[in-house]
Amino acid sequence: MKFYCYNPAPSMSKFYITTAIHYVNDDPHIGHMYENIVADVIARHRRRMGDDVFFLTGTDEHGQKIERAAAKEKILPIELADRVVNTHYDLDKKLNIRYDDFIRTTESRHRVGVLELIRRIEERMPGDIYKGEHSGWYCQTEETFIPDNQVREGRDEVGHAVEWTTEKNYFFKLSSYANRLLAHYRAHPEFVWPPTRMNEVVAFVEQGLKDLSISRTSITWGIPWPGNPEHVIYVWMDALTNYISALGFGSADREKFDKYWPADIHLIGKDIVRFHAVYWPAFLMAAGVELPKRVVGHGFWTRHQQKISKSLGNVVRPYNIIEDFGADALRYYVMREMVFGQDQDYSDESLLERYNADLANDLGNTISRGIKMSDSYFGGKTPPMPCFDNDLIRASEELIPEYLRAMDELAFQRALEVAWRLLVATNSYIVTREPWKKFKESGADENLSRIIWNVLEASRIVCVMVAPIMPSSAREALSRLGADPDWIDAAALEWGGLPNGAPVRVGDPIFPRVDIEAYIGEKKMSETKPETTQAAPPDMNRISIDQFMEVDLRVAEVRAAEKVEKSKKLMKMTIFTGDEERTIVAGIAAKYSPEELVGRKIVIVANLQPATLMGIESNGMVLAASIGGEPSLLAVDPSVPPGTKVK
RNA sequence: CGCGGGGUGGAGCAGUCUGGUAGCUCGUUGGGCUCAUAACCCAAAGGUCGCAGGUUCAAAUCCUGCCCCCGCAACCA
Repeated sequence: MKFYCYNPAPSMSKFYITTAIHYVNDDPHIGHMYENIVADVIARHRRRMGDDVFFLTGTDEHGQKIERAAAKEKILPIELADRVVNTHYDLDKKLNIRYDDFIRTTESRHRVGVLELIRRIEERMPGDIYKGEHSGWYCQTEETFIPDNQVREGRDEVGHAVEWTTEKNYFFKLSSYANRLLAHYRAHPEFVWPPTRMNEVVAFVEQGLKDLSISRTSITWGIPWPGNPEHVIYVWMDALTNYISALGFGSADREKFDKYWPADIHLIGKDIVRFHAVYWPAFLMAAGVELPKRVVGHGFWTRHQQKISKSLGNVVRPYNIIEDFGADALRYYVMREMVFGQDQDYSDESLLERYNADLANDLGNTISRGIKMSDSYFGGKTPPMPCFDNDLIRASEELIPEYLRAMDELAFQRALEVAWRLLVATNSYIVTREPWKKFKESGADENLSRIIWNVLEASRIVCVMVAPIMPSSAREALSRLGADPDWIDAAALEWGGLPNGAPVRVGDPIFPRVDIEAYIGEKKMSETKPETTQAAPPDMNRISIDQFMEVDLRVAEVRAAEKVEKSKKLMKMTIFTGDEERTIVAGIAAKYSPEELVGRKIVIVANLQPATLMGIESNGMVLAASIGGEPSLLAVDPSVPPGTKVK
């Protein structure tokens, strides 16, 4: 008898994994779910392989957006945070996310950690935190700085007046850490995963780093700066520190910090790799704290190859899927469908197709076949004879190490593929041996016992493999198979673990097939329906006829058109308004070519203040309907002469 | 020359780091089976791996150039 090349000796090392803390300005969506599921899968896998795992998730609750969103609802920021954090708790529970701690940045233990980080930096590196000046456009009404590109004519996007203001802020001397960071990247090429993200980070740091403003006086919702309560600590410095404050950093009880830090994996979205791979390690270097081992950036879920965003109205919240098919179905889908690290398109259809094909037809059905035969041939029990020499043991000997390697490499898709290969082998084995025929011929003899036992044993091993991904289904299946439902550690992956003569349980399908068309037909779609009517409610914001008449709408003819260089959307046009030619720049180049515009009659706002776009002065605005951001020019009868007033 | 991702049978995707018979799922066609959730098994058809060069005994994989799609940034008066 031969055992696997993988040595399942418990490693007994600590393993600290974190997710990004989620911002509480909105209910959780597929992105939050995905990140927490991945972290949970890794955590469960490490745990069952013998590691002492600490899994942290949480919420980021400070900052301007929260402050404003709360003000809008006329509630306190903390009230908003309390409400939204509950939806995260609920969801984690529904998804079976087994974290060890959940930190909120509004907790006092977190504040203690942040203040300690700053204190240490000031103590160890005097001068690395200094008071400097930050200048920019400041808007009184909104009490904030407006980015340069949002300021026009002394007003911000919403039309509020802005003025050039200089604010005294605390700065962190990030600039002096570039070389040390680069040295660290060189010494630890695994620090950022996947490698393509590491390249980005290196390129960014090689450009040179600017000092970082780490306080704000324009916001009040945050942690007050030590000794200077007019300032609030910059959100990123605040947020990143959660990874150590949750372990008790800065408090009297440092047991967890000493035990678990540095983090083995910071699991985050690819959009915030820079904060985790540049700012965070720089802060830690300054404070003399060990750096995390690995920053892992996952890809994004998309919808019809497009980014998911609130403004596009395509935010995905598959609550109904969880409700109807269980958390495991969603967990399996996201782990199997996405190539970890890359972007992936989400759809209810593909989820349900996978559910039917992989979970119902393959996994569920195979288990069901074995159990049913064992039940009827061996009196409701697992067969009396085990077997250690057959096609299936050879298959699993080959597949298990491959599976474990894939899990270690975060190649979850491949790990599941491998598990399914054993399932296919099992089905094939059943058909080749034709146990139903053998039973008719010679009854439940030794030979038949071995065959059925092999089928059940292979199924058991598949269940152990998928246990971190589908914890509840795996438990259920294992218990039906007559195995210990909680035995999923490394040893459980070895062939031979299924007890003889243990009771099996025939039951309703674990994964009943779904009629996809009927289900989708019931409009149980995950996507929040896009608001088809974008128009404001009728009573709101009505204007008088006089106000309308202030807008000078005219027909104009396009005389010349060319794409603005280096711009994707901008078209520069020379138009004739009846009495003069002028230049107008419009964001329509993605849809229209210069050729189809020349000679065309369009409607413009003629009395608009000029604006400069990509260095070109635009005198007027072209009217176009906007369908999901794509422009469609208003059509004018070609016979209408340029200059005609539109009203 | 702003940054990055992608282009592989009808559809959706692995494989590319570490060159060596092009693979998976769905779909299609033919056959088998009846233990199982109209599930399962076997077989077949279907791909010049975006294009063009180069390196090599050998390129989907490495190098160079180009084309197309998608994000980010910029930007939509």
